[in-house]
Amino acid sequence: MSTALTRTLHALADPTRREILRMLGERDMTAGEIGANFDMSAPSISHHLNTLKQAELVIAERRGQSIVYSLNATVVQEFLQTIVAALEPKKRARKRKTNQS
Amino acid sequence: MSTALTRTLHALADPTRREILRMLGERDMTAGEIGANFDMSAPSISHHLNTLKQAELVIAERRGQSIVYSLNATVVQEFLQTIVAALEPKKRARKRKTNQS
DNA sequence: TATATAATTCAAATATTAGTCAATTGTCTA
DNA sequence: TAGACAATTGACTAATATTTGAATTATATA
Repeated sequence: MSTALTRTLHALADPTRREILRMLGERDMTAGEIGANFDMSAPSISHHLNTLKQAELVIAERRGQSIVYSLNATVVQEFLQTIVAALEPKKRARKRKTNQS
Repeated sequence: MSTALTRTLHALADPTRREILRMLGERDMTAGEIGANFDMSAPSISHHLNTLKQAELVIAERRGQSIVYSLNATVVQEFLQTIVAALEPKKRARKRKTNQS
């Protein structure tokens, strides 16, 4: 068992998951829409989304066949978001092959 | 090779390493002094210290036979420190609701 | 009801991390 | 220089994390 803080930091310590959070900061998205932005299988994205959900950084809500994800922006988490955003070098290219390096 | 942000968050996503940072927030300490606070082998502590050093969260400086560790407290990192300290439940402090599932 | 679509869960392979013991490096002092 | 001490590095194992293809669940619609 790990603490909430450990889960949160672990969830943030991955570029793919941070990019998902960044995207959700712009608008709510379905799992499929999120996945379309990555060169990665759907199950893999689903696992990343589950990690973010366990860390309570995102909220999932079914809407018809889709599941819509949104930021769970409590004050503290917005705070962390802000810091992460401030430190993360901006990348606006949507053509990404990989974001791992 | 990973980004500085990823290394920093990964380094912070471990309770032992956060506790080391918390201790160094009080005073500089040698590797041996740090290790004395944990029920863990010296090499294990050394590896954790190396992780913190790679993340540039601490600075190591040899002083005689010892190696003295200190926080590398840039503004941003102090900022992170503060947040981590604020979120981390203190050993003796008030009870806090966990969100463990 | 049958089929298609969206997403997850399952099972297994691979990669990464944390921890240990043994060996090594660097320093001090007799 | 030899011996002791502080700490790291290296080799290895066990536990976690990441990723994928296949199977499953849930929903919508003809």
